[in-house]
Amino acid sequence: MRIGELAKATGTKAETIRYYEREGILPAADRTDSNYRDYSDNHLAALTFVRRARQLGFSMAQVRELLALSDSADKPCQEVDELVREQLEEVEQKIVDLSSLRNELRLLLRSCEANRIGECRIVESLALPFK
Amino acid sequence: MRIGELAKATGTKAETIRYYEREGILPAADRTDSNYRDYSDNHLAALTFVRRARQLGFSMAQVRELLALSDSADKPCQEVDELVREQLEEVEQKIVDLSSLRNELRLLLRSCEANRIGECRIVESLALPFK
DNA sequence: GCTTGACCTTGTAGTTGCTACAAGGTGCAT
DNA sequence: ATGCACCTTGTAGCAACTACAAGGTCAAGC
Ligand SMILES: [Zn+2]
Ligand SMILES: [Zn+2]
Ligand SMILES: [Zn+2]
Ligand SMILES: [Zn+2]
Repeated sequence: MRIGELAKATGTKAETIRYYEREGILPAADRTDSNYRDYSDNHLAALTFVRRARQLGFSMAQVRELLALSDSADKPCQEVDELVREQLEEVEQKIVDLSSLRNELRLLLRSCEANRIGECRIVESLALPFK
Repeated sequence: MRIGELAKATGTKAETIRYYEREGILPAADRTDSNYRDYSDNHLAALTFVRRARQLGFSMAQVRELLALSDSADKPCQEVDELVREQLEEVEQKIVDLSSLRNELRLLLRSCEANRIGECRIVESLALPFK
């Protein structure tokens, strides 16, 4: 299968797939006589794995680790678990941070009682030091 | 005041302040005889505004708009309100996205019932197409 | 047979918002 | 006079792509 098909099958842009190959995230594909990349089902599975991990918020570095781990069938699960747990912790922290941001923005929105910027509380409170 | 003082006063790195000047986010400072930047209280207020907006999650482009608006005291508040509302909407959307991510990661974590990667459900479900 | 168009190739540069040097100049205390 | 903290400019790096540019390949249609 050519790069365009693989791209469609996985919802990835062809340029991203080439980027993954350059970065060593995906193994290089075979080449046809005309030098087109020729992908196998293994590539499809690998790219699916990568994309799913990325969509779950794992960094490229974490994806590399996950890929390496998924290749060592006899290792205990612990390291995989730990990676997932860390990612979960990061996501939870981001939610906390964004929630307090949301609260601040809501307060800000409610604070405007004027009609012109000269007296706008929003603009005023932006000019105040944070916290 | 020199760049280092302004940096300390606003919790910004000096390099970031110079970056803002290059980007036109902050007006250029006066220069001393020895070519050091020399900041006024107006600069302090402007940088405070910028940093606060950035901490609230506004993009540089939005900060530019906010700065421009805050200079036109006679305009109605509407455009400021709209910018804040849009930022709020974006933050809320991010929270929604991260929450479903969090749920997926929790499911993933609970799914592991094996001890070796060869049978690990986590690794299996990463290899499955998303959704 | 020749053109059109979709696809593919490599290589390079842009995105966002900084951050980190490198190489040198300035200011003040000891 | 020497050390050290601070300042200057300019350039390159980060993450994870994305967007060209300039050209090669292949099947279809006339
Ligand atoms: Zn941990
Ligand atoms: Zn207002
Ligand atoms: Zn809106
Ligand atoms: Zn497991």
